[in-house]
Amino acid sequence: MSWNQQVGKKFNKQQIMNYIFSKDVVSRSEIIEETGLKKATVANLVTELLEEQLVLEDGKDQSTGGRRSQLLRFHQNAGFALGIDIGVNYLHGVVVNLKGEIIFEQLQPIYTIQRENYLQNVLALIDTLQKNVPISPYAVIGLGVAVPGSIYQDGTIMNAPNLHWENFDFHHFLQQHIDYPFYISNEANAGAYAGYVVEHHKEIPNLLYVSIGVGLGVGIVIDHTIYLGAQGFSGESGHMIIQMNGRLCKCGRKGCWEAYASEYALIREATYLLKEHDLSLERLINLAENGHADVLQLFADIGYHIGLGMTNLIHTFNPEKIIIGNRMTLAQKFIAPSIEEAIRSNTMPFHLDALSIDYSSLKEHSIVLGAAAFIIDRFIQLPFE
Amino acid sequence: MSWNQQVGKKFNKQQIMNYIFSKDVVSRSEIIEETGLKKATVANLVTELLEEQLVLEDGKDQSTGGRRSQLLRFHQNAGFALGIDIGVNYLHGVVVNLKGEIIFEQLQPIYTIQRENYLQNVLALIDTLQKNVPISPYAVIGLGVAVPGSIYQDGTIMNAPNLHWENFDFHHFLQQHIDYPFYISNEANAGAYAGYVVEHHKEIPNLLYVSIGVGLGVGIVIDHTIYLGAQGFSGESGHMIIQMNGRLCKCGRKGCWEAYASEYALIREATYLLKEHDLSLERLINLAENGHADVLQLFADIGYHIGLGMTNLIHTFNPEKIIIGNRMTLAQKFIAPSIEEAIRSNTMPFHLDALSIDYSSLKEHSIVLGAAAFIIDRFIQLPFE
DNA sequence: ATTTGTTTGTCTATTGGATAGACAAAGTTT
DNA sequence: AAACTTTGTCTATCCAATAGACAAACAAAT
Repeated sequence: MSWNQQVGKKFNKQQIMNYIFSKDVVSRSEIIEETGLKKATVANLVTELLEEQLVLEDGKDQSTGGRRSQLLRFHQNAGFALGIDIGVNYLHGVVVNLKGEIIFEQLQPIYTIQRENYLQNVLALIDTLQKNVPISPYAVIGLGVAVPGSIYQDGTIMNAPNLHWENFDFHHFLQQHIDYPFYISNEANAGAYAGYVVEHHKEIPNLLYVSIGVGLGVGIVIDHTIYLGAQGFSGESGHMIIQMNGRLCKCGRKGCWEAYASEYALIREATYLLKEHDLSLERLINLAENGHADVLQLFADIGYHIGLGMTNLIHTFNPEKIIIGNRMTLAQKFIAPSIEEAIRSNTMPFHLDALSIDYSSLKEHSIVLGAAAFIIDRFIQLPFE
Repeated sequence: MSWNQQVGKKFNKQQIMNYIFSKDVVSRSEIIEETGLKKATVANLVTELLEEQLVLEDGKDQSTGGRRSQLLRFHQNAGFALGIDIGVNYLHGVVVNLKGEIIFEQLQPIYTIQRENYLQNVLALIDTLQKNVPISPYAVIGLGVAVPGSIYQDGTIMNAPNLHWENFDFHHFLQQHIDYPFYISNEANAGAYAGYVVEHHKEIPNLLYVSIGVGLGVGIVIDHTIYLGAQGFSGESGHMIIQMNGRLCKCGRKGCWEAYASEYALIREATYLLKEHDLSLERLINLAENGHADVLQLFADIGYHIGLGMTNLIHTFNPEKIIIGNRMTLAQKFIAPSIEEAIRSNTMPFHLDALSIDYSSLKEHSIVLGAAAFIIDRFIQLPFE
């Protein structure tokens, strides 16, 4: 790629766009200060953005001793993205505007993971979502789909263990039914991106999102970008071995982090402990809330192992932010103390100086919003001719 | 940062520069094809590069049916970088040209790690290196120093455990003695960068370098850049726990990878096994070469644990290349089979599809060349006004 | 109400780099 | 020697950024 004036112009326009996007309202003068561009340049590029309906004029600012400036606002309803979270026992869809605000939402239970069947539900959901997109200049700008599994970079699902889907060309499937852009991502990566974009407004360039559900996966944001790895299988840290010859993991190997720190691990141990069948995370939380000592200890154990695996990530990544997300956060109050304890006692202290650990504030919306955020970002990155 | 024509020009010039750098000899027409720029543009920018003595004209190409083209060559001796590897019992310095070829080298044993003393040796080495820089347009372009420890991004050594240096403002120290650019890096990061630049000619954007010496550290290259983490302490994966309540590590915690897979671990186990004092890696290799069964088994054990830790990295990074470097590679033939075995049996097979694992071909030059490579890269990136 | 000063925003001429295409130079092939 | 091909230079043109003049819109002082 080489440079020419068109590329330069696009770049500057993008800068201005990003700045307007990042603020609620801005004046042209603020843009001039921020970007270092000259008055005329900013004026020209803003005019184009106004014509493209990506930006709106919105009242005037207070005077600072002279002419009041025209305020600009990002046109957050210029277009809408669809997001779908393919869960093991639920299907979650949203319509969001360009700021990631939910305009329409549908959450439905799923009773069969049989693929053909499930995909019919997905198509019906897409249809519903489309019908709920408001009239706007750009209408549907695309669809993001998150899948709990390993996705090749070309959108083929290599393996979604809990759905029992394998080697399914999801990209090809969607291409046959949709004529707008779409992107298929891994569930942990979607969660990570939601954390990066929605929770932290793109202000933290490097962060980790630890998705603890039935399985355990990690989404890695490095330098403002999801790190995918060579094939797209990054973040399979659930299969990091923390105990040689340890507990058997679903993957067939022994001692994986996931075998000690996931919902699956929790329920397996609880079944053994309580000699009770059909246990669920919700049921166990209920027991814990009623002060069941064994269950409380079990959560503490799971928490400790979660924290222990996190220390391994901390030593490797020296991150400034880790977000814990997905279903296990429902038990936050029962696992948080032991997670903290495990990290405090197993991490070299200086690693903690720059680190903060959060529980995702987006709760069950993390994944679906992240899936949509990929699409929003792509739209905002290059809607230019 | 905004774009203007100057920035654009610089960018194009850089593109041309990088292309000439990456090839041995190139014609202007090849550059035109590669970059998509027009004849006149390429001609102008190449003229500037010639004037700056970064590029040389070097004979003519074969004719392809018309006028023969003037060939261009990167001026690899336009300037020279110094590189220093601060070892625990050695001090290694090189003068390299802009292609990273060693022009002068000095390797000396170090008998005391007492800091003031050691630093006098470093200054003397710098002096010697400077005196061995050939006369050239740019002369000394800078100094890269690699330290076996955790380095803050500002060049302060937080902790170099095997040197017993702590909280030492190395940046400030060098600044008082040197008036050209310098960069202080962690030893594993330097090794990783050498692998990326020298061994793989910047063609592999993401790779891991596992430095196995007395300790164990990992250098991480992501998207053509060393990943430093929030503070600069990335790659402390030697302290990833692979066995809860396992072997005691020097860091005081239990079950660290380093306690199973480093030279320190090797010697500790060997001492226990052979009841012999003052063992060295070299002595053990010697025993292994003479077929000492227990020692062979010991190397196999170490190898297995090296491989096991590597699977953890593979699951997290899904890398396309891992380079094993530093002193332990001296025992390559005794550890390689069990490393491979550990990886094969503990990694999900699809992760291996895109992965290749090498032993550093640079041997004991890895670190010092990597240290210098940082400087070369910075010089090549922006020698423009 | 008028004047002065300040900030915002537009308009115009200039600058500097990329570009198209003419042209010359240096080859090969017929 | 003529025709063709490729390389490299030169010139006029294009276009986005820019400097700076100018007008518009406002506040505060007179």
